[in-house]
Amino acid sequence: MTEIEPIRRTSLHSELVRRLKELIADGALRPGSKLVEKDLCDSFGVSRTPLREAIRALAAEGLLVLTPNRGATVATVTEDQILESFLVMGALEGLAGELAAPRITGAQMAALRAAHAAMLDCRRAGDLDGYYAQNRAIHDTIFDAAGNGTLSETRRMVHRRIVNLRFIARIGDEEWAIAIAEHEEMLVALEARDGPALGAVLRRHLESKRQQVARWLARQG
Amino acid sequence: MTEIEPIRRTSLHSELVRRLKELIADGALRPGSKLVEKDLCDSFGVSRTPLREAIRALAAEGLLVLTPNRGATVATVTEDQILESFLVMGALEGLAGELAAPRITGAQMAALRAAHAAMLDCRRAGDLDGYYAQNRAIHDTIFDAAGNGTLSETRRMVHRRIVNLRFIARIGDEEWAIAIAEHEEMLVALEARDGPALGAVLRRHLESKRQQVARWLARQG
DNA sequence: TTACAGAATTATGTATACAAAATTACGCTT
DNA sequence: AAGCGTAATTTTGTATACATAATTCTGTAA
Repeated sequence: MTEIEPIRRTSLHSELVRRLKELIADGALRPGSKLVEKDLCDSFGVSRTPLREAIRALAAEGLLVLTPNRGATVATVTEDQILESFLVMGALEGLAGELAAPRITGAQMAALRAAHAAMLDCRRAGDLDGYYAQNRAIHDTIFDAAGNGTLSETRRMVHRRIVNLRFIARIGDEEWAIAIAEHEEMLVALEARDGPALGAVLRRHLESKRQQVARWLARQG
Repeated sequence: MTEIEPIRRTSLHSELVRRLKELIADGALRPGSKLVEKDLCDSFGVSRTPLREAIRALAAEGLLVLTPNRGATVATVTEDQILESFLVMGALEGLAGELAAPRITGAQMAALRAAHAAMLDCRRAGDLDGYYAQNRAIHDTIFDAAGNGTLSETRRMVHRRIVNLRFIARIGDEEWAIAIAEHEEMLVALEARDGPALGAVLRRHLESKRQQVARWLARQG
């Protein structure tokens, strides 16, 4: 029996949204750089119509900035906006913690412990990418456990502004130790199913990250 | 000297975004209703190209939902999403309060007191629209005073989901009394420049609103 | 009458064509 | 050579045309 071909029910413009997001996330399209429609059409092999729809969608999401009659540029994020975002993330993660602690399932708890262990391995191995991935998995799981889709979606919007920091951030030994200690506090609060405690730990965790980033930014101007 | 004509530097699609947002906010386009491109083109007097760009932008913002090959519908908000949104709003307003209290200016404080007084007048006059406007002004001022643009923007996104409740919500006497008492607590915390206190009041304020809405929704199913 | 198959119509998705604004190139003047 | 104004080119904005999927209509059979 021949395998069923994966019919493409997706439209060109939504596919373009996906691809452009990747290019921006990977840094292939740098913040501030201009998007020339013709060039992108040629490289993607599509006409301007779906490309422009994709550009408008990304602009509405805040990833691009439109200037009338002058096209789109990749949105830039100022240092102030980064620090602002950490404050907002603190409030969101705090709420996530409060909601997650009484609701987390055994499977989610196990996933969290596994991710934490994997994160420690990554640290020992000096695997920075792996560390970020595991860290991300931990926080994702907490938001999943919170069971509030609006919260998760809101977090995604804000998180996008700070995720690119991974390109420039170097984590010092003591900073790493702090982060791991805070993560272990999270596990304790989760096991105790203590929502307020987990919320407090997460708020503190985000605040210490914010201060780390503030120091990095101050150091390199 | 003839007055300078206001040149329209705005594009059709961004204008369409504005108009469509209005139609959705006013309830002229009901949640769940389908947007037929040709009909909208005829009524706006534009071609499909800019209209579709506007539709894609609104979909990216979450106001519309796209179904492949089947067009756009106005996003529906479930009761769960409304209650979720109040939880997120609580976290955001709490942070706004913490930041605003130490930073608020004299002018902003005066505006707050004026809006509060006007809100009381609206209550006495039974002016529900005025009440909502003043209430909105109070919370806007607090977010302005917080001085965190990311926070304000995040709040706007979440607020959109619950703003349409004003169409269905009837405020009982005791609910009104609670809201006013909480607003007066806010003014006290602001005068004391006590961030944590203002944050706590705002979190409590949003939580009591959430519970009110939960009761309304439960009552009318 | 109801159910269903297939044609006709309508709506959406994409490409192309045309208009207007912005950018670049070029030549002129100083 | 530098500055500036104008023409040529490029790029964006909008309209139209064509292709394909979805819906509606219609006629036939049970």
